[in-house]
Amino acid sequence: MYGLVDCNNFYVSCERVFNPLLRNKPVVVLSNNDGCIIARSNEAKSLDIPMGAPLHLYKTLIKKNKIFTYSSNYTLYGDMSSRVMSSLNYFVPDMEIYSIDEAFLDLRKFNEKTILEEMFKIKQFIYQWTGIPVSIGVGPTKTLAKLANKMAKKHSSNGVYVLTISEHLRSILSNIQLEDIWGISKGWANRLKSIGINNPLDLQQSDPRKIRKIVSVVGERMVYELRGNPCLSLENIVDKKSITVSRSFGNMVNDKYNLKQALANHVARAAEKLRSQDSLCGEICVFINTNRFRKNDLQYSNSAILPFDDLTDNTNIIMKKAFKVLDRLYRSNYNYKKIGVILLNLKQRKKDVKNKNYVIQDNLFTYDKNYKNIADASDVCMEILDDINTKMGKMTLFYGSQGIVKHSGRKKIEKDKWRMRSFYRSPFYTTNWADILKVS
DNA sequence: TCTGGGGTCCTAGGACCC
DNA sequence: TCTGGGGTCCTAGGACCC
Repeated sequence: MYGLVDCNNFYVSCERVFNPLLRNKPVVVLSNNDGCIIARSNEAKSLDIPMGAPLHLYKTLIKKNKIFTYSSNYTLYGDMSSRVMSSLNYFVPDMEIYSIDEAFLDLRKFNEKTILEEMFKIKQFIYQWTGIPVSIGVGPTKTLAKLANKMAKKHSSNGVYVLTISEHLRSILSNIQLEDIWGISKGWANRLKSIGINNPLDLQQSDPRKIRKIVSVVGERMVYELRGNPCLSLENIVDKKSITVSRSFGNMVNDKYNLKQALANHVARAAEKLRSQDSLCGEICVFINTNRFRKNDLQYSNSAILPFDDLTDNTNIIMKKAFKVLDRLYRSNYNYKKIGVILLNLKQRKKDVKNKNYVIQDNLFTYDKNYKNIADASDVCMEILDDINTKMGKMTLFYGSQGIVKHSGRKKIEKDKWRMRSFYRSPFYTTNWADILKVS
């Protein structure tokens, strides 16, 4: 079973920890420049304030209902997040931090009969230790755990919900919207409806190959996941593959000097993030936009990418390149609302080889040893894979049923069956040997 | 007047290689 | 009716997520 822990109204809950007077009162937290409402307490939600609402449209409502408004404090939220995550980790060692306020749990070692009580205990401890209320959903796959979490928030008195494959699940699936499923947004829901799939139960019952034609392998995976066949596994914490820093301006900016100053700040922060994960970057992208909401203004948005001569994490080098891109993009006849920088093509700094037990040669590693059961072999493979992924950035894994990893020549490998890469395009993509063999 | 910021993954298609 | 087969790498664009 998988679990999904989600902090309730996270940013609002963080503010409440430090100001208990806010409890049971309507509270919202605002985005940069206090432009949008990005978090709402339940009390604010029941006043029909939508997520992402522009503040200026709700000024009257806020005044009338005495809603407390707060500018966002990401340093605080980040700190609270790590407290919640490390508390969780204390109870469940195998977990994936999915976002600032969510984590997936691997609950395979828990007893299914007592899982509800166990989760409830965890929920209580998290609250006791951090002051943050959470909801926990449990299901046979990540997608169903995600759905269970929604149920926990809506229909459970204690904030925990366990979903199993049953008639009950069928009735739930037939009574919710396609958009309630993790990964389905309006666009895909419309496409699915156009072929007669109107609710998640229809989706669960349909031919996966048919779904793939409409919404790619991602949608195909959903079909299996809804049936209780896991296609998505917990992912290890890996380094970011791109780093973005961007801000909207409070006022419109026209002159290059101010744009440059903002860009310099963003670059400095991006470079810090880059170094903090011990990566180097190969390319830089800068983008600028005018205010898209001002329909009467002349609109301009553009971006450009430049490569570095060598991989770098040096702020000065990145800065120079960023200014060069800006020179290319800047047009003096527009008013700008936003500027940002993206560091791309990130590579991990090479680390020393710790595990010498395996040999790497020509993008091929061998670790020659016999195992009695596949689980042991699988564990060792995962360790090696992690190690190699960290050191080399990426790899292709060839494998055979003998438990010996080998590259046996191009023509000898049966298509779509034996090549790791092929699994990437299969709904059952996984890096776990046991899973691979189970499927093939 | 005022409208967030930061990510990931997948596909198709072209260039190129052996 | 016939055309070789199998592959890598890269990119743009379009989805989706919190």
